[in-house]
Amino acid sequence: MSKDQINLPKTAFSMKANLPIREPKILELWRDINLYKELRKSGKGKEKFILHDGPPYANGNIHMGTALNKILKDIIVKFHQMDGKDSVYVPGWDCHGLPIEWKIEEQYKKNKKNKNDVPIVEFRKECRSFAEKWIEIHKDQFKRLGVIGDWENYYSTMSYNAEAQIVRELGKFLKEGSLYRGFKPVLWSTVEKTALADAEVEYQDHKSDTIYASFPIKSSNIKDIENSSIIIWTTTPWTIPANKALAYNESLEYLMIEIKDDGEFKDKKIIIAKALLESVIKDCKINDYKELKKFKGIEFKDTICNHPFLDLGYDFDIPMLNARFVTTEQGTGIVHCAPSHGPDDFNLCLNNGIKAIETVDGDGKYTRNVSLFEGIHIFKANPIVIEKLKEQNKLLRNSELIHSYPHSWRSKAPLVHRATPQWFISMESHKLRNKALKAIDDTTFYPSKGKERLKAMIETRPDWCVSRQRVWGVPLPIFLNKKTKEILVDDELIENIAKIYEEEGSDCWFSDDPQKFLGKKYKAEDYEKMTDIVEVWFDSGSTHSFVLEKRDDLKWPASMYLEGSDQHRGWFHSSLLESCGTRGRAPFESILSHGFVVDGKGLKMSKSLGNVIAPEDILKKYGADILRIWVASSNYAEDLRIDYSILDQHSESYRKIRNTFRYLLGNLNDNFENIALDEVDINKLPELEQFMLHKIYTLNLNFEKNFKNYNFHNLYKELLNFCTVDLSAFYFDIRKDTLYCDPKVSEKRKSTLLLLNIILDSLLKWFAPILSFTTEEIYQLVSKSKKSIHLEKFTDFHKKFENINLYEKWSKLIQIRDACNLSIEEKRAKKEIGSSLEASLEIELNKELYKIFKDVDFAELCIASSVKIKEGSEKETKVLTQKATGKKCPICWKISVEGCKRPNCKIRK
RNA sequence: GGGCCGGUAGCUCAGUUGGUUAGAGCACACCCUUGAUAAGGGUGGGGUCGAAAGUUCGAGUCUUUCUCGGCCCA
Repeated sequence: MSKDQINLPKTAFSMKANLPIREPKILELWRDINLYKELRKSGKGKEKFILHDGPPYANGNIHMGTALNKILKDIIVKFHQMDGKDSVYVPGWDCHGLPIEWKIEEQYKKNKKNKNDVPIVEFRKECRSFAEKWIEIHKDQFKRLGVIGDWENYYSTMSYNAEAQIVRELGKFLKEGSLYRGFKPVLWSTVEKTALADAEVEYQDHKSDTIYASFPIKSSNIKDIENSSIIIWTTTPWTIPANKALAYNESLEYLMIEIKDDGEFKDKKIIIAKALLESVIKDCKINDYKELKKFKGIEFKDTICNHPFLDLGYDFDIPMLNARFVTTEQGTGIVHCAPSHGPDDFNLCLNNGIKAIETVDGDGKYTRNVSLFEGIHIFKANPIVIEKLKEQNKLLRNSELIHSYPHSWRSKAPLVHRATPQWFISMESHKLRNKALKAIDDTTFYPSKGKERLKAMIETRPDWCVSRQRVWGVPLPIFLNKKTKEILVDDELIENIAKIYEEEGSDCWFSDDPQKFLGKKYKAEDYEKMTDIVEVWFDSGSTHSFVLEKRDDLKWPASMYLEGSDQHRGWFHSSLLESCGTRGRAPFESILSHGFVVDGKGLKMSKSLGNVIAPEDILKKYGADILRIWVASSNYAEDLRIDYSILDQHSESYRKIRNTFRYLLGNLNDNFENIALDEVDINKLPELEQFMLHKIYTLNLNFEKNFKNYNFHNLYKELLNFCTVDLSAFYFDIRKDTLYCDPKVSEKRKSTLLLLNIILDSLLKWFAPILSFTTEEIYQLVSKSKKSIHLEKFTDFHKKFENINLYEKWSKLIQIRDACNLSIEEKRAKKEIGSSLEASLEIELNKELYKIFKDVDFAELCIASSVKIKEGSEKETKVLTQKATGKKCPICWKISVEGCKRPNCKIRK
């Protein structure tokens, strides 16, 4: 018996994928045919879908999180393109900022170079070329993942156009008046007269003066405490003159006690946290006291105190504010707050509408904002403060403490928190908060929980500090009038600066004559030029203005922003605020946020745990399509787990999919024919084919639904199940007989081939956004004219393929088939038969089923040699399996007594 | 430490408004096949739903506490 008498599958599509080798060749193909340009050509004039790329920071190799993000973006972009839109993806990079400055400084240190000896402009040039280098590296890494985008015309926050537009955006806030000059504490060295970054701070032991000071209560909802005093403890008595508030913790318990010891505090009532009573009475040497009242911190709400220096002119209210940072580790459980001299204090006060002011100048001397103390150096102020507290009977106790304290790494001098001039965008002055909250409501979130997360942040965030005392960034385009200290607000000035930046970039701000920017209208000698730069979140928050609005191929607002969930506080947040401030609405219609990549146990990846997997390793071992399957099959609403065993599982699924394609290609002998679906006469097809078309139709409905909701893990699962359950174990298995043994002219065989063509076409398109490389590999094998699978559109399945009655009938048939398999398996276990073709079945159906199914070819369905259907009365279905007797047809392998009657088989007997 | 989110078979995921013995695919085991062959088919064993308590006639599904993990903040 020669095998050439049957139609065995034949294909050039290999079973082994060899993705790490094959994929780079497909990348070359896409480059050669200029796929991105072709996509734009094919999408010309169509409705646009714009996924605006959140710019990764141009520094360091990509990690799994970046890979996940880019692949997810690419999958979505491709889906929309195949859905008939012009889906444009322009990748971008975030380039300014501290991390790159540090890298360059690090290089300086290695080469024993001093940053201060290098002109700013030269330093910035090095930062720029550092970022440029990483953009190129990232580009290659992203392309390797299969991401299609406008790699030639990417955007960056350091391009001259971007720098110019960032200036224009700031100009809008300036003009509106919501950008204001405020004060914010930073770590400051009074010796070097400069702010220090965290990395420049050293902690050493330091001897500090400590005080327990009292703040008399002015008014409270707790009437019993109105003639008592709050006690605070601090290691920086010099900040008392800058006090603006007191902080308590609403979850703590507090005590009012009466001191009975002789002295200034005799018979005075004081309030401290209950948990700190012992340490306070010990520290303050209180021997005799009486507990008068115990109450919860929450009752402090709306309590107002007086400043200890009330009688010296400090006649303003000191509100008590709830703060979580108040603990019972030390002190009294109530913390004195000087918003100009501590980050906690600053934030708490800002959130409660108390702004920090300049209380101490660069030399460390009190400014005129601090009465009684103006001109005094803060490091000499402690004894004076202590003296005055004593005078006012507000000092319970003073002492000294040696503790760890920040010092300058260079001068070794102790540092202080000092409120320095900073630039803020007000959340309230022009209703930015309200606009942003409204914009959130108008945005669709995937998953929906993102909405509440962003909303909660916007609701509680303080004013936006947009200035940084650094050099690698866009300079704040601000001139201050030397006399009036007023900000120079002038559209022409802003536009002039922007124009200059467009030509030569923003380096010139630091090197060129200020007159260049001021033009003819103003005199440079009248104005002070700011040297601060804009914080990088404003840069990236403005990308919509210099990318979406400026490019003809894009649109504003974007259809979607897609980033990791940490970007609710990052890019989603800053983009929302920037755009609401300048344009009154969000720059996006929807936000998709994904979780973080964690290891197989759900722990975050870290070097110390040794559970880090680099995208590069996966590409080398498995290939990008496996990684893309991992992305598509994971639920991005939660954290995404990955390890080698998970990837192994996915490569198994990949093999199943690949072999599904291989079966299709083999039986089509790599001759794919594009079927005109509207010309298919469904009624002429066998029921099995009709049933499969119904399946395809409903699968496609689900596909669309899942895709529109960005439910890729469900979508992928349904596709995989279709390959496994409906095709491999059912349709393909049954139709092997027809495909192999029927003559080529057979109508049934032709119908099967018709289906195979439709299935191949559908699967290729369904899988293309996910398995971008493999579908292309197949497409290149079978398509004659077209250039790339990614230029194809999804097939529109007509409703005529739907056939619910048939579906119900066949669902029942499959149940009967399952019963047959069960019966066959029994005989197989007893070693009576092997292959199902060795079985001869007798199916007993109840009256009702018999009526419907008496003419069904169950032998074909069950891949058995013969089936007899009988009408029974008891159970719905009863199956009896016997070993088939007779001769085995050498062609179709069916066993029968009378010999094979199929024409094909007879001919070749 | 605080806020938010999550913990369903070894893995990836379903589980609708609380209601019959908790599902799918993969993996695994056994068997069959050798005409999808480093493939294919069949059958089967695995979870009591992170833990505890509560509400209810009834909870994976509601409430509380705890625990583990993630993100953000401090």
